[in-house]
Amino acid sequence: MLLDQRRDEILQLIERQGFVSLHELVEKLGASESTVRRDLEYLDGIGQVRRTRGGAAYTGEHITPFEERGTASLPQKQRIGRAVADEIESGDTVLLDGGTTTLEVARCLNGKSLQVVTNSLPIANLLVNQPNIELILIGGYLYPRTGVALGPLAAAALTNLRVHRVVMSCGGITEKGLFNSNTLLVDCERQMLDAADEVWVVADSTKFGRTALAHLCSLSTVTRLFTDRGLEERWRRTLEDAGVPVTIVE
Amino acid sequence: MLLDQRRDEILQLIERQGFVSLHELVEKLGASESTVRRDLEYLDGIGQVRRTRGGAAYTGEHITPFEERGTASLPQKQRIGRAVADEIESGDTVLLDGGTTTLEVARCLNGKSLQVVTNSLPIANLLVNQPNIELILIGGYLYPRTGVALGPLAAAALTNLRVHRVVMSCGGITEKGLFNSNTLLVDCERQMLDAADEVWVVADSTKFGRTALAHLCSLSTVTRLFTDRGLEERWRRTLEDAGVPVTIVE
DNA sequence: CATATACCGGTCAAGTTCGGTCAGATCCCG
DNA sequence: CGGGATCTGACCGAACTTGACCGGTATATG
Repeated sequence: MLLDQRRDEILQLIERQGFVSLHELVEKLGASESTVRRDLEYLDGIGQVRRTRGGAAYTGEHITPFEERGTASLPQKQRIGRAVADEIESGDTVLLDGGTTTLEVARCLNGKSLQVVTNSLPIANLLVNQPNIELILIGGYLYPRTGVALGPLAAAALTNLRVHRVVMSCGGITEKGLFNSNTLLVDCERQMLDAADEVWVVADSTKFGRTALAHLCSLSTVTRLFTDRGLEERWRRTLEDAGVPVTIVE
Repeated sequence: MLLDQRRDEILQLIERQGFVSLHELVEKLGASESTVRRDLEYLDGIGQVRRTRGGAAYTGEHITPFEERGTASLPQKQRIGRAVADEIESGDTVLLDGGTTTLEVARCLNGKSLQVVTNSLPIANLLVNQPNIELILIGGYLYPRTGVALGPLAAAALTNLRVHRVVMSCGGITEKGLFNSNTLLVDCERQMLDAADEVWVVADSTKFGRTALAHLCSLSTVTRLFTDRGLEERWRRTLEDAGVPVTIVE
């Protein structure tokens, strides 16, 4: 296994579980103790995990590195993306948050006449040459890997904009609302919420019941939510009680 | 197998899997290790993949193929880019204008520790995953084809920034100064000039004697100029008279 | 409190991977 | 057909990564 690949896997495990023991990592990764130790040392050095005796813990300060591309949730994301795009009509003004699901939304927008605002570099790359799409890019400090613009510059740019709807992604959802793992990101996303009349949330079913470091907003802020068939009944009812219209794709 | 075809296949594999090891590529493509290594080096250079030890990883999105190959004076631009990058030292704060020559500058910045500010999407793509480069993106209305951010949002973002030097490109130069073909672009570039202590201009020799719709600034604004050997003597003298130090590459 | 166990950081040799160089092959253009 | 540019595969020394080992230290246990 490649070095970076292994470290990404470590991050994912830690983000999912909050804590992993050294032995658990050795077993799951098939690497030696020394190697895992070195990886943790490195990841601790750049602030992505916090080392503890016998393992490592979550710090909350990292946006999930490029998602589990190979995993099963990609098809769901694609279907969600298609469903959201289908509901967006020509002439609309849409703000697209960063994230793999919103990227799938962007993929399905070709052909429509739209104003699109985004702080995501990958999305901007995708849409910059679409003839009928007027693209406004939110600038700021560019977060490596995920390529989203954050920080005061991004916040300032957003205060001058007003859009019809925002398509928002998140790291986790519970009855408390939406969560993301990075505080800078959440700050920026709050501005996005303020800038939009309607708040659409895209979240595949694996996001439910998961929290992360930073609370973004409560469910009452959400105008509409898109997810897949995997949504558990209890979460469907939670959303219903909160008055959030849910669209379940496929 | 053709070169472009092979590189395309590499991109597809990486996009599908997120990671590929070098050996995997060697096997699947039937090319030698050296060749694959060179391909990855190239693809990393233009920001389409991220090289890691033993293989390469997905960066997020793949840019629509550039027109760069077609441009006439590419070798000159590359040499100019290299020369400018060589003069930029670790720790600097640099503002990079959009344009093919400044893109060549960006290509040569790997390894340096810098703060880079840019309004160019291609340059941002190139630098977003450079570990030692802190990248600040200027947002705004994204101009198709060239992928530079313009307009009031860009101008507003620039008023809040201060950089050591700006590396500026232009469409034409005469004794009257610098020209560009787009008034929106020129408005934004004026802000860039204001935001920088030093103004470095990159312009291959074909730019001299050409004007364009919009006048950007006079020669006296320029702190330093980089061009290639093709510079005619009379222009060299014009620059000298205007007090602009000229660096002629190669 | 003494002892056993688990965990730590550092060192080392072996194995990989890297970047640069070189010569041959291929293509292009006059 | 010849000369130049480009691409390719092979090779090599250097740099990096890895797993094993070891002595020391923190934690658990009796």
